[in-house]
Amino acid sequence: MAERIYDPAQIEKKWQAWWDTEGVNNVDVHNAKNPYYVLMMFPYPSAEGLHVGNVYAFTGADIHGRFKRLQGYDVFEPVGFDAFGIHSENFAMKINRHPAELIPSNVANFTRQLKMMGLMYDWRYQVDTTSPEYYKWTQWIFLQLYKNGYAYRDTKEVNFCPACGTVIADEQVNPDGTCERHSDTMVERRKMPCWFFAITKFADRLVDNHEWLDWSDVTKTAQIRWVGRSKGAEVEFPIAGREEKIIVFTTRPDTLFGATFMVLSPEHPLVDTIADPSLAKQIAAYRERSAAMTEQERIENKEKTGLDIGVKAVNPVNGEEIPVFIADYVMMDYGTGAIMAVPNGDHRDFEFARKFNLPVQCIIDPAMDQGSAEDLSLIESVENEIMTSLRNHPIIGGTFSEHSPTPPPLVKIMASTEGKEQARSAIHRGLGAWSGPGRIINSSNDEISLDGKTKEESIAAITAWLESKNLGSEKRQFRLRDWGISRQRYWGPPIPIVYDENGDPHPVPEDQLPVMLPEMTDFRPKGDGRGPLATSEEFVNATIDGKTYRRETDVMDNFLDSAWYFLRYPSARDDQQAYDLELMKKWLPVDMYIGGNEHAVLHLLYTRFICMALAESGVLEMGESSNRDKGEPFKKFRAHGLLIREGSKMSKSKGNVVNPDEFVAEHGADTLRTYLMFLGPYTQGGDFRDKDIQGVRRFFNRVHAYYFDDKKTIVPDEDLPKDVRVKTHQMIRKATSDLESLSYNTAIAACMELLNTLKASEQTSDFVREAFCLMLAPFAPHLAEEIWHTALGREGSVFGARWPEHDEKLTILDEVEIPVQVNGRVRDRIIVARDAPKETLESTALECDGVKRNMTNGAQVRKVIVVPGRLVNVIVK
RNA sequence: GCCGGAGUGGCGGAAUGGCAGACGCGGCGGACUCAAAAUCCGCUGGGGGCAACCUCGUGAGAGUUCGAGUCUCUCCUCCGGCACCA
Repeated sequence: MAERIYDPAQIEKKWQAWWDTEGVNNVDVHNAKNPYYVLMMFPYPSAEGLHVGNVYAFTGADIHGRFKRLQGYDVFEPVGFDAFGIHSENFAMKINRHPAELIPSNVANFTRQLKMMGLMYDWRYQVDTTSPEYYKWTQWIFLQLYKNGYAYRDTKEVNFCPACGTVIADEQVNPDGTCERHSDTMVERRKMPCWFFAITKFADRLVDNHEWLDWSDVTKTAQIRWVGRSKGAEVEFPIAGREEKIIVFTTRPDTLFGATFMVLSPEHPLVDTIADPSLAKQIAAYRERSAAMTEQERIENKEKTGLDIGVKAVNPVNGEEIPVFIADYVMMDYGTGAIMAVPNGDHRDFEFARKFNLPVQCIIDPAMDQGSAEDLSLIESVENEIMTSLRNHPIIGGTFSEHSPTPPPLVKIMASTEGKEQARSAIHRGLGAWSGPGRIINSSNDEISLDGKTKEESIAAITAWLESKNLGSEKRQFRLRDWGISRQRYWGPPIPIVYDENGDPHPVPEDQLPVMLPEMTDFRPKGDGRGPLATSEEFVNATIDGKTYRRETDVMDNFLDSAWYFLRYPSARDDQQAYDLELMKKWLPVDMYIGGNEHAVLHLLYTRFICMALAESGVLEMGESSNRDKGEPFKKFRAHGLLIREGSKMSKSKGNVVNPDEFVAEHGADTLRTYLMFLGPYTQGGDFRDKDIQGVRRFFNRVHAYYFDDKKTIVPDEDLPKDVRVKTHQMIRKATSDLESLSYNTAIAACMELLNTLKASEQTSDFVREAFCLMLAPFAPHLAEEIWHTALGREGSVFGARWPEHDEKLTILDEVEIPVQVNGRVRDRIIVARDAPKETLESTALECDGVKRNMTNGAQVRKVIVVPGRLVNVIVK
């Protein structure tokens, strides 16, 4: 009979339509009693359509949302489209179309596919970042930041691609310094005026809050490292015979007495002022040479280079005059662009000192036992000498093992007491460097002595002394730089700023937003460093309150669009404000955010910053659960894994992407959803193997047959065979905790296991039939809805029902099988009462065949280890 | 180089320190069928044995433990991120 065969196409169409007309997915954002906000990173609607990677991400979030809904929460699960940005613009240029013209059909296609997947979206709150109704408020957010001092204009170095003819973002530069779109073109650095957001003002909070945020560890560490906070001191070095001072940042002020020279970054502005004028030519040549090198080349070329610029600086702690160099191993964009070089305490300074024959002043007695090989560097001849003397050492001389190749000499040296002692002596003689723990020596002047103090004690002491002498101060340094948001491009929200005749910026009044992106047929970058908007006189000339201005012609970074979209969702149709504060207090912070870890340091960091800045500005307030930091938008974040197919990451260039349409057409959305979740742990990703989807399809065929074909006797739950009841409650317990921790693969396995048990029994019960349907519902919402109505005869959606609860008492059988080990090896199994006492377990075990068999030759029982309900281990001798 | 994550059958993957390989794919055998597909049932880590059973086995090597895939140390390999960050 046709209706007895699982027909996903028919079922899914039917229930999607029903959900729509009944408004099953709708949430009353104003009156929800038990709000729970599930957010997933919204997609960029590409022309290719939904990628199965998107489906993977969204399904995982949707399952969480559906599960929470079944647990009684009012789940808000919105969706939107992130269609501004260089991606869309480049694609439009490639096919010679206008981006605005492409978006609607792409969005329509995405919408069709998202609906096809049966995601629990409330489509009434959909947003599109390219609509003026949305970007009006993106501009409003810019203005709030501007008014409160978090947005400023500055002229800094930016990336310029000659082939693109435009400035590009940091993230569009390949690691080797070429352009993302032109892998044969090197990106240039140019100085241009740009708008920046002061994200560095929040650097401490961005790091510190990770102590309590419930986020994936990988994401946390990526952010913490990106912000890159280090604590140390700024120290001033006077220049002999001049007014200027060189300011350095160091994490090791305790080694100040060992500073024997200084190094400035080649681009350091002080160089032109203080360098010996007769060296101008050499300096220019050195700069040119290092500027021509890419980051990659600099790192690969380990050999240190540099140039003495013919002045002396004065070490403030001992008055010694030390030479000043420029060298490309010092970066202009970190710290102050200048360092004090302590060759005894830093391997880079050590290498430089060896190359240029500079003195190495010993200032540390290394604690070799507390350090590791990474802390040590030695000149090669000393290294060889030590290795030679250790050749016959039992550890060093012998092979480590046939599986581990020879470790590098420093590791070997650090592996023996003799080696460490010799290395220590070499460091004392200035033939090596040590950056590990130890005690400071040779470090005193008339006023202060660090001798004998540890690194930590010395840092505190010297910093206090420098402060008292006005020579320096404690300082935290960050790797993080302010966020440059100007794009000399077309496809983004215009920056709402105008300039008067003096070139001074003024904000566009809020009531005149949005600054509309003009329709332009030619929106290609011109390559003159100005944005395409600059060519539209109509756009550029603005009159505000009777005065004429010239508009800013750059647009904003696409990452700003996505830094606040979740604030907009609950107020998506509100044309009076960016977001309703009452709704913010109700729904934020987001309860669960799910997305790809590739956004750990971009989107997720920018977003946290935007919320903090808005909260500081007094225009954003979140609910009570944000008490610890009123600017933190995401209580919980989980990064999903990546899909692998045919041995590599799914990507267009590899040609191994999967179009969900085909799989849905063949097996249905429920099967694809469940299969994707069954591949492996959700947070780790999985291997998409086309054939394996059959397994889930068969499972659903069996589920369908269980409800619609199998004529089982329905009995009161108490009358079910005990093993069926126990399995049911065990699997409810397992599925519940697995869903909570996003371990979807094992939750699905639990459902399969349960079905195998249920099918084997002639009897079933209403409780079992209902519980199993509910357990499937987050994964296979259409099938569950079909079973709920048609097989179980219920009215109203299955998603209005409650998740089943297990009874702990019913998760254990009356009798359990327990392994019996002899000397740790399983030799037999005994069946005992569930709550049998230790004594019974022990005596039963000692009687069993497996134990007797293994106790021949007069062996004696020495000890019996009994773990009730688990095992018995008999130790014999 | 540094920081994460991972290494388990033919494959994807399971295992609060307590029976390694749940669940699924694939494979083998069988039922149904004229036949195939679908479906259903059984078996399926290696080696030995007619069998009961024995033995080896979670990247390598050591250690802790009555007991280690799991904890500790020393390595190896793969993946991801950062990288002369002072």
